[in-house]
Amino acid sequence: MTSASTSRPAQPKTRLSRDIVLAKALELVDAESLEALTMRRLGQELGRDPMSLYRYAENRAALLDGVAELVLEELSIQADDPDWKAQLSLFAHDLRRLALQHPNVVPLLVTRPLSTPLGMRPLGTLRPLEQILSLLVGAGFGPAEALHVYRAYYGYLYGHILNELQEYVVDPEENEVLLRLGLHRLPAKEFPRLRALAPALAEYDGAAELDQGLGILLSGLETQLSRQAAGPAA
Amino acid sequence: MTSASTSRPAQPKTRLSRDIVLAKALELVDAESLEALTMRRLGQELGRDPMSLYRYAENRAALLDGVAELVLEELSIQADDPDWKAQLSLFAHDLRRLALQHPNVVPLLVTRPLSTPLGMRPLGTLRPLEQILSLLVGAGFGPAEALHVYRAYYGYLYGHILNELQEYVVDPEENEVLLRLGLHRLPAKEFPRLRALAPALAEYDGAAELDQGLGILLSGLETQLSRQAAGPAA
DNA sequence: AGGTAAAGTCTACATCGTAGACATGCCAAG
DNA sequence: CTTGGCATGTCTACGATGTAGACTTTACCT
Repeated sequence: MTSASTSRPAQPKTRLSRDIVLAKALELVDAESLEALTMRRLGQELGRDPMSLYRYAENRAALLDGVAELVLEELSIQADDPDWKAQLSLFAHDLRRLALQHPNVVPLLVTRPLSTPLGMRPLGTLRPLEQILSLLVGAGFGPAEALHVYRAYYGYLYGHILNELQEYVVDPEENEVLLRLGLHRLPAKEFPRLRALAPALAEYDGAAELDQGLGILLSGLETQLSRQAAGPAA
Repeated sequence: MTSASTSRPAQPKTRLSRDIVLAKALELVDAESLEALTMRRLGQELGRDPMSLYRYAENRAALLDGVAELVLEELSIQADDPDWKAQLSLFAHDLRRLALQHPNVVPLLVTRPLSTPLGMRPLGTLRPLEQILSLLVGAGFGPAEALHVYRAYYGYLYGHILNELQEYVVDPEENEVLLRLGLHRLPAKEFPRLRALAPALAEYDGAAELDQGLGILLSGLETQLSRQAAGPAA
C-alpha cells in the first residue's frame, strides 16, 4: 500500500474551505454521532492537521453551529404564497424530512439556540424565522399576530420532531420485537397502559400525525386571531 | 483559615448516597451549567474523591440521566380527574415552571431520550407518559386515541418550552436593550420583520401563549377524535 | 524574483472520563 | 470483643480531548 490504509478519503492537494470542512463534519455526524465529531477526527478525515480547522471555525462549538446552519440552509420557503397554511405545511414536512435524514443533528438544532441569544445566532438559523414572518404578514396578519402564529407553529413542529425521533427505532425488522423487549422490562403493575400500547407504538405514521396536529393548531389560531382582530376591547 | 477557603460546603462525615449525589449535581447544573458538571468538580463539591461517584452512577451519562429523572420526579398528575383538559393544562404549567426553574436541565430532558430507546429509559422519565395515558383512557378515550392525544400534547408542550427558553433573556432590566442590540446586528434588508418585532419580542407572556395553543390543540383533537369514533369507514 | 499574507503544521499543556489496585470503614457472626 | 467480609472511599495512571502559540510552507501579486 502506497499511501492509503483503510479510510483516507482526502487527496492531500485541494485547498480547504469552510464549506468543505462543514460538509465533512456533517458527513461524519450523520455516519456516526455528534461525539464522534472531534477536531482530531475531523482533521484526520480531511487528511489535515487538526489545528488547521481553527482557520475555519473559532472553536468546536462554532463548528457545531456551522453544521446546524448548514443543515438549515437546505430549507427554503415561498414567502409570497397567499395560502399560508399550505406553505407552512410544506415547510413543516421539509423540516421533518431533514430531521429524519440527519437525526444526529437534531439535538444541535434544538439546544444550541438555548445558549445563544436570539440576535447572536448564525444568520442561516434566523432566516426561516424571518421568512415565515414575512409569509404571515403577506397573508394578512399583523406583525404581532404573525409572531404569535409563528410561535405556536414552530413550537408544535419542533415538539413533533422530537417526539417522532424518540419513537424512531433504527432496525425496521426487529422493530416490534425490540420495542416489546424494551417495554417488557417495565413493571407491569406500574405501566399497564404503556405495555399494552406496544403494537400501536410500532405503527407510527409521523407525517400523518404532523399534518393533523398542524391543521388543528393553525386553523384554530386563525379563527381565534380573526375574531380577536374584529372586536377587541379598547 | 483552618480548612475552608472559598467554597467547601461538605462536611467530611456524612455517608454519600445516590440522592445526595444527584441533588448536588442538580444544584451545580442550576448554578452554573451542564458543562460545569464534571466528575472532578462534583467530587470536590461533595468533599469526596471524584472516583467515589462511580459507586452511584455508572458513568457521566448515567449521572446526567439521573439529574433529568430527579427533575421530572417533581411532577405529578392526578390521573383520575375526569376533566382531562384541565388536568393536562395543569400538568403543562407545572412542566413549564420546572423548565424555567431549571433551564440548564432542559437540554437533557429533550435530548437524552433521543439516544435511549423508549423501553430503556429511567422509569421516572416514563411515569408521566403512563399517567397521562391513564388520565386519557379514564376520561373515555380508547388506548390508540389516547396515544394520539398524548403525542400532540407532549409535542406542543415541549416545543413551547424550547421556544420560550430561547427567547428568555436573563437580565430583566437590560432585556430590551440587549435584545435590540442583538437584533441590530442583523442586516436590515434581509431581516426587516424580525427587527421591527423587537418590542413585541420583549413582552412575551409564556403562560398565556401556552394556554392558548394547548386549548386550541386539545379541543381540536377532541372534536376530531369523537367525530372519527362516531362514523369511521369500515 | 521577491515579498507578504494566508494556510497548514508542530509541540505542548490543562482538563476530562474512567479503569484497576488499594485502603478504610461498618456491621454481623463467632 | 474479635474476626471476618463487603460496601464505601481513595490513589495512581492512562488515553483522549480542545486549543494556545510559535513555526513552516504555500500561493499569489507586483
